[in-house]
Amino acid sequence: MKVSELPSQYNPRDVEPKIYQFWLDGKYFHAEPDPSKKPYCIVIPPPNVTAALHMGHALNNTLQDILIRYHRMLGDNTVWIPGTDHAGIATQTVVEKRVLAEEGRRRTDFKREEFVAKIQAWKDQYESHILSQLKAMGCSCDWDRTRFTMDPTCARAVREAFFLLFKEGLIYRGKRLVNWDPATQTALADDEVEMQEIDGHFWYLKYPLTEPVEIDGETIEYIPVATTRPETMLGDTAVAMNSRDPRAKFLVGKKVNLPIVNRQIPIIEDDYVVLPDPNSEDVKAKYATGFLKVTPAHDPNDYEIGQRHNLPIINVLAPDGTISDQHGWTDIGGAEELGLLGLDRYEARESIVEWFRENDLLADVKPYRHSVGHSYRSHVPIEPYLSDQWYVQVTDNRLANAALRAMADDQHDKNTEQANKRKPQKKSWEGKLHFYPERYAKTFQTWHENIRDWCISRQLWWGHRIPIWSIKEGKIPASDQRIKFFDDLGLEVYEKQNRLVARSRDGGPINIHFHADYIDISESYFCIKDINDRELIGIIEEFGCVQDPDVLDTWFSSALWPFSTLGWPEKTDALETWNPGSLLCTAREIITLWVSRMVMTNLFFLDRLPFDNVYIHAMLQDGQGRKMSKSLGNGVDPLDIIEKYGADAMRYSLAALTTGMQDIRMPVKKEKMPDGREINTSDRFDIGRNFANKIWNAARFTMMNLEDAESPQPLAIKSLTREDRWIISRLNQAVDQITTAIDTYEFAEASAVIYRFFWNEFCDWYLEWIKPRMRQAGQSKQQAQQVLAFCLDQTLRLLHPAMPYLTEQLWQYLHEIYPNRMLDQTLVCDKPLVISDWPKVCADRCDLAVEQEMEQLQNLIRAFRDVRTTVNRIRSANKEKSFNELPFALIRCGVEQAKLITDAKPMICELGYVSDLKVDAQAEIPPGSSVKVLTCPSGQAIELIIPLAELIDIGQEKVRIEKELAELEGHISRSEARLANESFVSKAPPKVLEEHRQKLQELKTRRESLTLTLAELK
RNA sequence: GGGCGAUUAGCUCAGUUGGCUAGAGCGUACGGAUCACACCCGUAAGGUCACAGGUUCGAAUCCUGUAUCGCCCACCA
Repeated sequence: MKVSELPSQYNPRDVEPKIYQFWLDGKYFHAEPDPSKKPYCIVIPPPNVTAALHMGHALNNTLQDILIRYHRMLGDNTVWIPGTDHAGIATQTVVEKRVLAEEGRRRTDFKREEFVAKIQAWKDQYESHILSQLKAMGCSCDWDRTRFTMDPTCARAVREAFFLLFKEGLIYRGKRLVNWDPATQTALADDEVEMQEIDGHFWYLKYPLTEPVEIDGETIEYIPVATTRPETMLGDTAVAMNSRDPRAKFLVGKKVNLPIVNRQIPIIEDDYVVLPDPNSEDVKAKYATGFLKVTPAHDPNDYEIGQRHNLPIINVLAPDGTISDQHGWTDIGGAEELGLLGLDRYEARESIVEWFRENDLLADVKPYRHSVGHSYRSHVPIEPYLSDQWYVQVTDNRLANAALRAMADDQHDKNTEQANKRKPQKKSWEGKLHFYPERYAKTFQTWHENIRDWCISRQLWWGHRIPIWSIKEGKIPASDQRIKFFDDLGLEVYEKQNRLVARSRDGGPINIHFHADYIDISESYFCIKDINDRELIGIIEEFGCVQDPDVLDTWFSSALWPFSTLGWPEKTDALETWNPGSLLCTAREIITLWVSRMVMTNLFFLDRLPFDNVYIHAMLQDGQGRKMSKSLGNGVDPLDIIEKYGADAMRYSLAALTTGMQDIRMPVKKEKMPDGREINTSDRFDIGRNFANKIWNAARFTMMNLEDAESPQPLAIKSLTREDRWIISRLNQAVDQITTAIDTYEFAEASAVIYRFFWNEFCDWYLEWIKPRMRQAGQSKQQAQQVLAFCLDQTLRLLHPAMPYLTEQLWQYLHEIYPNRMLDQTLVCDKPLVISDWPKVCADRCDLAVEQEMEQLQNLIRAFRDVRTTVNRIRSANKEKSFNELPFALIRCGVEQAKLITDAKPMICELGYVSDLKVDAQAEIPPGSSVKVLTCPSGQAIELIIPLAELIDIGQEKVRIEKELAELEGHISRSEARLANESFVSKAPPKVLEEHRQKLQELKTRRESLTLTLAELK
């Protein structure tokens, strides 16, 4: 390979596929458990198979890959477990929409198996697309360990977990109001409900008291209730009022006669009820009467009240949204005469309101605009509908409270009352859960303190079928050879090869937990662990038992992800090595949905945390602060960005944007690609592309200068030139800062440090400084070559986690050109970069004195460049030719500085664009000179004197200096005022005081020489 | 309604426990085809740190309040 033949622009497309294949061929991403090393493990937040990955995933996975690659280079036993999530509702919905659009058929037009097969096909397609996207991004996952939340390994874990929870009595069947879509007759998840503002009414209905009540001398016969849904009054089972309502003491305990149905219902006390206040800003208080009709079957809040007061639950609706006495309503009273039965809920509303009006029981009607949930599918208002659901009792001490106890002490808010109550002093786990940024610990804590039982059943087809059977009908003859009576509790049991089946004889409740390995019974239903045992299932079905049609909430399998991926319930080496994992990296929206549940299940099943650290990264938004989404058309596709900018550019840019902020704005713009496609892109990736190109070219330049290099020798750093020691010292500090930054998840900081070091120090200064040395063979050149190679070697390592492709490619080139690198110590260079050692900090490479000297020289050079620019600006304004170099300059300074400057004179002249430079402490200032004053750390002045009389019309320079002087005066007077302030002098710390005094001295020195210049210019 | 975050240069953002003349990239202006890089090099201009109070010798930073924007959770009287 000839370095000079490499293109002068980095082309990622030539590099990325080749390098990724190189990594795969070498199996560098694969890890086996190795007890001799420190484990480091991240399990990927499994992307949903609903759609291709978006920029948020790119961010999420970039950060994980940075950490994984960094830890791999540290020599840890590092593994990154990849996989995808079946995402129940979301995936089924996507496929339903597509099948409807393409075939015009609905889900219910298919058999369950047929439709699941369609979803499966979609999943296969998207899973493979997602995995290839991850590869394109450069993710170094252990692909041999790829999992899917519904694959056999994960499914087994799901059944095991369900079974164990069931056995512990932590899974139960309960009633719940679901979001029911009466049009499609399906239950909807909360996020499938669209809130719409509706112009509705408040109807004020008068309910007659069974007996009049006297309050403060006034006789009350009716109480008014306000409702937006009068038709639900048929299911009312109480009227509630607030205990602070002055009327409560007269009315609570009395009864009202529910109109139409003639049901006598109690007046109860519940502080959920809002006190009426016509002047209130709060809409509820403004419209309230103080009396709330309670309809437990048709309103979630009423349901809660009903639970608190043991109220009957009367469902007056059929699944299609019509009024019906077939679903739990028996005391229909006058409803049939009114013709209400069979009416649609909105027709019924009109009839009922009309009836109240006719009977003089309608007190008032007020218009009211409010938001009502609508089905995203049928767009009809959803109906809260009572149904049987399965729950995990996470309120149990072993779940929610265990998670609270696992929080790191310093992140747990000990001030809240609840926290004190719930957090015992004793620690049960060695590891503790830490959040980064810390503020998210609060989200986690609050959620667990207010947790409610987790409804895990979903009325879907796509997902893990709930492994519960119930007895519908029939009995097994006692004479059946396969049955034996187990005990006198009414159980019938089948036993074969140590497998047991149990069922209740009469279908009634059985409160026994059956210690079989496969089945557990509770109430009149039972759980079977091994649903793949066809023989067993066959017998059960023969008994007349049927499996629950519902599937588990997607988050149930996700909750097990940190250990299901590692083979649990088997005690695999991988599980013992990498659980707890090191880190979970995700977005804040799923702290409660997912993080919390992983913590609870891992603690419950394995008595340890799923991971020690949680890093919550930002959410990406477009330029207007809106979420990136398909419907807004503002999403940016990672593959488009990789095509346009390269994966490394995308990764670096994303890492550089990752500060502790909770949102990242990414202005999006449309652009035509060469192939004619229109894509969404963002200028924010320019920074990464430019940086990648800079690295490419600096490496190219470095390697060009290494082609004729001899083998490296051990170097004594102290004997090297000033600039060599400077870059080595700066690099050493960069290593230190970057290592610390990655360890504390400060991705933007790490990115900024390496950027500044590489571009502003290595390229802008060091490479320029050594150019003269490269022109002449000899020891100086040799040493510079060795330092150059060292710097490139180390920076490629530092850059690798963020920009893996480019650096691995350059590493291979460098290996060809200059295979052994060495400074004071030999470096190990013969491994691929992906598994090379991370740079180490060496205290003796740090040289602050040299850094200070170099800083002075840099300031000096910048000052010369400034004068040259000023001169050329004036000349070009006057249509005169600009100078490439200034012809002559003088420097006046102290002895110490004179030595430094004389020493570095060629360098100053070359980089400061000065032809001739004279250092003379006694020099006279020629008339018409510009004088610039720098101050050294010692406080002494260095004066740069550049005679300008011959070069420009000095009048314009005078104006500039006058302006500068005026600004300086302002600073000086402010500084003097502060130092004259008695309390500042007496109260500020001595160090700060000294700094201010020194600053003032510097300012005065500069004023002096500016004044002098001005005088000279006259 | 509850919680969280943001407001700093034209744009996108840094700014660690309060302390040098508040920084970076892009953009702008001016100069530059100099043999690594024009996706580049050099120089410069540009900010009442959202607003109002307070604490302090000293506030972008801490406290209180206000405004605007955003996110999460809850929400059908």
